[in-house]
Amino acid sequence: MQPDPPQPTVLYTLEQTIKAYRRLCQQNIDQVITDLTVDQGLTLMVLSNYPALSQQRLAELVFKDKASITRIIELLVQKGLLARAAHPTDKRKSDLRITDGGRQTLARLSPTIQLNQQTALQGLSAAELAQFDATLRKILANCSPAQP
Amino acid sequence: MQPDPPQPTVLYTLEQTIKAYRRLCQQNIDQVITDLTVDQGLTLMVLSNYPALSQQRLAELVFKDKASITRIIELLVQKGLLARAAHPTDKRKSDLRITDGGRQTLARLSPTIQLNQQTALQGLSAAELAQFDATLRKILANCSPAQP
DNA sequence: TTGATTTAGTTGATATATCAACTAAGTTTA
DNA sequence: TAAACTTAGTTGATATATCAACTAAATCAA
Repeated sequence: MQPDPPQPTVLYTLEQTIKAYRRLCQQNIDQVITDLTVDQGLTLMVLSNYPALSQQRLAELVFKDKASITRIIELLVQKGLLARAAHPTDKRKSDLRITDGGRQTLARLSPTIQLNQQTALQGLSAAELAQFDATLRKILANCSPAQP
Repeated sequence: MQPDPPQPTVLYTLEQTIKAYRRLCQQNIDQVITDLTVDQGLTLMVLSNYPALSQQRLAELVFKDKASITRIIELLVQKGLLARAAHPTDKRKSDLRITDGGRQTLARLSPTIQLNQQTALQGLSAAELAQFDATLRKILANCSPAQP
């Protein structure tokens, strides 16, 4: 028997839900690829969909800090899934390229990503999802700092 | 100009929203208390509301790992907000007690917690929130492992 | 009651989050 | 063009997440 949640608000459930979803994603990834985290997989996928992305832009897309991106990329490079080359025009940047191994990993990952989303959202109508998304965006806007 | 999000699903927005909310919480805490994290504040609050809680139960309530709870408690003890005493009947457990300093911290924290929730949820009707909560719980159930 | 199992909590290793300081390279401006 | 500023990325420090291994204590079972 559990006592009532400490914060009886949807925000508590929100936190709980995202954790459960991340756990599900990791478990499903583990079944097709060894030693890859959700964030590494997501980063790889985004790099695949948007080639020639700077780390800065990549960070925005996956909603991460640039310091985090640096480290995630480092791990992907260590695993041979990603390669850094010199950027042709801007020496501050590096040119990130997915390796063959990275492409293979992505191919195996792709069905899992579909599965994760389907699993999480099963039984929800399009209308319900749309309403949910709308509310979520309101909360997001409420939490986002004002843009002067 | 941003390209489309890499995963055009509500789950991506969900992740984004919870991050924005946590950031908001931390910023508001920072304005009334120095050197306290959201998780430390939450832990302290739950311990205050449910006295004589074991770390195990505490972990469930704040939806954290028991290893994480151990470390959060350690930091709260270091900061003098929490004290460990010997548990009267079970030597494996420790009796967690909020110190006077901890109580002061909680008192200053309390309005901030209200503020955070109000800020995040402003402009949402009760009906909209209820609908949102219902959908969230469906997703949570979808992501939770089956209980045999 | 001893031996097996379970439970409570700690600790280590690694990944990520966040903030701040930093380097290097590009850009602007006086 | 030189100085000031901005941008891209790295690195360090600390907090948390997760998994696994571990200790010690409690409980169960034969």
